[in-house]
Order: sequence, then structure tokens, then C-alpha cells
Amino acid sequence: MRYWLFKSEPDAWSWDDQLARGAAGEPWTGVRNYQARNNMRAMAVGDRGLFYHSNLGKAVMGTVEVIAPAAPDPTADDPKWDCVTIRARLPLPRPVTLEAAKADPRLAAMVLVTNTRLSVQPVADAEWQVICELGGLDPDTA
DNA sequence: GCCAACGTTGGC
DNA sequence: GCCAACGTTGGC
Repeated sequence: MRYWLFKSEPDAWSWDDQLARGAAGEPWTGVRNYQARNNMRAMAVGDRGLFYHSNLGKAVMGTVEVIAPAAPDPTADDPKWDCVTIRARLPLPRPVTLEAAKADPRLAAMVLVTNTRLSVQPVADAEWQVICELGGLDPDTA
């Protein structure tokens, strides 16, 4: 199983919106960046992810799970763009802010810290464990 | 609201 | 195929 991070501006699509979708999940549409798209293509059903609020909040809010593999994005006019579908798993009891992530030396190489502009990113196993620990979740069940 | 970082576009 | 111009993202 691999780990990922999904960024969203809470004005457009928030963690609460994602939670409200429940087990049905939500297609992660709107990605128009090759790196982000390629990351989605590398995902497998069952992979876990972190849900991050950019701009407003700037914090990891909860965990998600990939429930459908990359497929053409119905909101794109060009079939080269894909989306996966994700469902919410658990809210972090303590959201992990960008500030906190930057302050932890174990996260110095995390893409969230090193490439602020990538909206769908890989997360290393060790980074997943640190975020869960800081957020108050058991990394094995998060 | 500003601006740095970075990706994309298009002229040559 | 290079690179300048431009657009967008997202932190501050």
C-alpha cells in the first residue's frame, strides 16, 4: 500500500464536504497538471492519502482511501486528464498544520514542504507515520 | 494583495 | 529544441 496527499482549497472542496460524501466518495476532478495526474495514475485501490487544506487552514485534516483507479476526468475537455475517486476515512484529532510539518525535521524532505505547488503528491511511509503521530491517529488504522 | 516558484506555451 | 513570456498556485 502506498500513501499520497491531496490538496484542496476548502472554499472549493473542504474536508467537511469530503466527510459528508461518506462511503460513496468523490471523484478528484479538476487536476490539470501532469505530475499530479501521473501520481493519480500510479495509485491503486486501497492506497491511503492525507487530505490537506491549502490557502485557508493550511493543515492536514484527515485521511482518505482510494476507492476507484484513475479514469478520464469528466470535467475535462481533453481526455488526457484523469481523476481517481477517494473516500474519507478518519479526521485527525489534531490537524497537522504546514507550520508544524515544516518544524519537524523528520518531514524536511516531504513534498508538501519542498514543492508547495504540487496538488497531488506521494507521501513516504515514514512521513505518513509522523503525520499520524502528530495528528493523533494510529498509522496502521488511519 | 503581493510575489516567488514553477509549469506551460509558443516563437524562433 | 531552446528559452522568454506568461499564467497559476499557494504561502505569507
